[in-house]
Amino acid sequence: MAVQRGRGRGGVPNSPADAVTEPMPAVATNGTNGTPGRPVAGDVRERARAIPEAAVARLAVYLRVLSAMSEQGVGTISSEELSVAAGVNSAKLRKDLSYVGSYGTRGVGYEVSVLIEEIERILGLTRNQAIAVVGIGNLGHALANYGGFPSRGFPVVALFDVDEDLMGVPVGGILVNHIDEIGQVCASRDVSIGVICTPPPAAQAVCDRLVSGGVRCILNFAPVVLQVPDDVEVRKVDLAVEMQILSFHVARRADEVALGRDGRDKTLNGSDVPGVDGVVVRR
Amino acid sequence: MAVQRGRGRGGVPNSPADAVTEPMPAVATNGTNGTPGRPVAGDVRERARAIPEAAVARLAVYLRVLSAMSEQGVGTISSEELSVAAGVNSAKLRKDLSYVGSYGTRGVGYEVSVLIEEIERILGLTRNQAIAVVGIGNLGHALANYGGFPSRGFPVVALFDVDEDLMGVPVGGILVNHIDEIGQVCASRDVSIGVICTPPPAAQAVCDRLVSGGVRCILNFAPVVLQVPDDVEVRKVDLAVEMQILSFHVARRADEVALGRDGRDKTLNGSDVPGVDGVVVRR
DNA sequence: GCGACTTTGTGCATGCGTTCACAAATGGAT
DNA sequence: ATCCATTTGTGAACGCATGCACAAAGTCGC
Repeated sequence: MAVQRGRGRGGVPNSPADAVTEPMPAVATNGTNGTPGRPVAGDVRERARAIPEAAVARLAVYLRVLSAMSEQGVGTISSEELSVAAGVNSAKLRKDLSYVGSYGTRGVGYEVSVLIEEIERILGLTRNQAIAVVGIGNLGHALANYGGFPSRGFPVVALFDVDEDLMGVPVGGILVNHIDEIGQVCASRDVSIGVICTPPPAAQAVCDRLVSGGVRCILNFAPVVLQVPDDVEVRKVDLAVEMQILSFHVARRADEVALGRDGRDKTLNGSDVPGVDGVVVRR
Repeated sequence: MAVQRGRGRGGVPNSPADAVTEPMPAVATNGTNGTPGRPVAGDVRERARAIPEAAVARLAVYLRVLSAMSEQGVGTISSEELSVAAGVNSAKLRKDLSYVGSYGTRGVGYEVSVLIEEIERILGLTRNQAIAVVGIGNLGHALANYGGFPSRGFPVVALFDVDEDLMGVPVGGILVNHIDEIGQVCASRDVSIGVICTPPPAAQAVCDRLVSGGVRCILNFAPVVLQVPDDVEVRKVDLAVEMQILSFHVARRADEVALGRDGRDKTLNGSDVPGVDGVVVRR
């Protein structure tokens, strides 16, 4: 399969799993997105998931805001200020921070530097997480050159593709290797996160190679539901899904207006021949 | 993926995904509000949010799977089969489909073509949603050329950037316009979804222009919390956040191993001097 | 040192989403 | 025509996340 840009249409679209939320995604959600794209997991082990996934995602946002604050010379910040900057409820923010620990001073607020340090510790950002990008098409190129990764502790250390013309070509400073070398290269370069940007048909195979190379965390941009061992974490970003969610809101809004601003009325099931479009609004 | 507002997927982040989360305002929560939550305070409308955001995200996934099935000539499918293909619980899948309506046949399953039609109707995919991409950098280029959009009813009809060298240059078949023209061009080309791929500092200004151009739905790739009117829907995809969430899992896993596979013990608050790293695992 | 003020941290209630479990509905076989 | 096997659709239980409201804790000024 040609792992390369373009991505033939008419292909076989597949399925991801929610983000959100979880997304996520973007996720699943989306969840939504975020999108904890992974089937149950129902073992006995009962992971006492210390920090809610949703909180973890927000912590990352707080961290960015805090970094910006820090650069501006802000030394202390209250939950109220930080929550506004991050676009969340202040109570939620405090609760999120409480998962990290009690590092605030009542009557004063939080010391920015301390908070940054602690959140980074929780998120495992104290040490660099090497990442590998597979599928050097449009998106892969963009990610390989994306400055946001290395500057935040995620150095791109490996690139892979099937296109022979790309072998040995430097992209964003890294030479492209063949996907057959994924396992070996990832293991030797200690890759902890793999990013899949291949066409859908190639995604699962690539995923398997990454896993065999010791990669336990995967960020998947291919619209496919990946099958992985229980100990591998997959997050999915599905652009088409994101667009469709927005599309849903456009449609919903249109209906609202059409129905006169208060779509109430249960047409549940009774209707066929929707004529134009009658999105059933449940009550 | 991190999604903000809309979704779910993750409150601020996303989850996408993920983690699907609740819609949150970018509106500053000031103390004077007696408005509970944020759902539409002022008016009476009280939108009985027909379909949970998380379900919407999954419907998009089902749609993709169904399309694939259809192309393979599958005419009928049971909730069990579909749920496996989509990577979700079958009960959840049935409930999701029930939001759309009752189009299944007990003892048999669902007719693929009917399901596709109905889901497309709900998601507002019966008519094309024109999209505009702002910020033609690496990511913008990738999106402009991304085949997954037009083929799914999301034609890219406008591109914008500030770089003079890009003006009039065709990218993916569309000529690039200057961001000052956003309002006018979006209005005339009837853009319903705007995609922001600009550097963080430019995001808010671009967002404002899109809104003034009549765009009510925005997909934001810039790591910034956008401020928008209540009637504008924003979804956020934050790659750095996605990476950090994965990083968190890497770290958690490492701790687990270090603690002997079942980190239980609430050191909540009592600890300082974490020595190395002691992610508190709550119970 | 004391009192007033500010802000954190969290118990609790609420609401949403997930999952279970089963009655209802349908096709096919006898 | 009736029974059996199958699968949908959904009421209800459960669990997690959100948001509120307040006591605890600490600062500042006098």
